[in-house]
Amino acid sequence: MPAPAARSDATLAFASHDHSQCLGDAMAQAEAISAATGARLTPVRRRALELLLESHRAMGAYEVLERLAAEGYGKQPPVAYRALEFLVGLGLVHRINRLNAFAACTHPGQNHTPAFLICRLCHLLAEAPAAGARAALEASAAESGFTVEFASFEAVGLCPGCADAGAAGEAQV
Amino acid sequence: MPAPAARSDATLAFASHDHSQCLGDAMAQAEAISAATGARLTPVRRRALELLLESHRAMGAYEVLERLAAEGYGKQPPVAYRALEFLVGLGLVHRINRLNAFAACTHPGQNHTPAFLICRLCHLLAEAPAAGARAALEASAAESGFTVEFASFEAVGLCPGCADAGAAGEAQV
DNA sequence: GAGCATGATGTTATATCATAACAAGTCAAG
DNA sequence: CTTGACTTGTTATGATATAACATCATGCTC
Repeated sequence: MPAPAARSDATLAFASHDHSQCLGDAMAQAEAISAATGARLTPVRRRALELLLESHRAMGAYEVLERLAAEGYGKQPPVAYRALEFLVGLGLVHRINRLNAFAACTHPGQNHTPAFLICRLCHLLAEAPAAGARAALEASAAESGFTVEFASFEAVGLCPGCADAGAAGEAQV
Repeated sequence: MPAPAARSDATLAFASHDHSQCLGDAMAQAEAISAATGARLTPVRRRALELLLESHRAMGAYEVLERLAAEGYGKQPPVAYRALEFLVGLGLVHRINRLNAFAACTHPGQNHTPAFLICRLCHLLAEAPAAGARAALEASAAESGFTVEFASFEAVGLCPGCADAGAAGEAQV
């Protein structure tokens, strides 16, 4: 059988896992976080989050909008942008600047500085711990007197699956 | 007297320096790199680079376009985007994803993994060495089998000048 | 130096991403 | 059952980016 879902924490995205559990866990966390902060996880917002959780990929706001609209929600951009903004505010979704897109957080609530790993072939996206990178960045910045308040780490490369597949056909590229 | 221009290398952006020399040096490097690679640093391209070098800030493509147009170059977006693309290709300019904007590289040619430090108040932008952060990121990514090919590091915070100025008025925020 | 290939510049048109401003509906608190 | 805060929806517009094509410059070959 495939590896069970709980694989420490990070980057289970690339590993085979029980995705329905992965999704369920994330939704449960989302509920908990919403409840704890008094924020209202309304149907559009909840659905937007579910859409993002359905794949370990980043989705553009208009892609989210399209799907929401297909399910009877509003058809105009602010519908998607507002839901996403709300989710980002709660830390349930991250914005991936490089892609102008959004991805569900795979371990919300945990106090984390995530680095995003984007596979350039299959477009899977995972979060890796970036505490080390953050520390290094802060140290480097401090040398010129700069105080880091927010840092983003985005990497493009190959996920394990695509690296394996590519090893054979490498010459073709 | 103010500190002379050569301040090791990185993040001289925040320090007072002889900017005309800073600019001249960068243009000389750009010439050298272009010549070495056989690339043609044509007037539009050269001018676009100069515009970016005039300040240690990131500029949007349309802002660059506006200035180029004012000087008699083409008035349509591709004019700016193509010049910028060329300069990015040569490593003379960096794209700052977080800002959807472009900034001149302050030390082109050197094999560097830069981190961008963006002051949220004065919008100055500096490059700090990010070799350490990159190593940390690669190590973290490797744990899930991901191979990093390209990484970007973007930090928002306060430059030394704004941090000093802000220390007094902090309570107002 | 005529002809040709390559690449640069410029255009029009369109795609893609994002937000401002306003109207109407929801809902809990008092 | 009203008020106030918030949510959802709309229209309209702004900001960023690229595709596709015409023209012109540059440099190479003969």
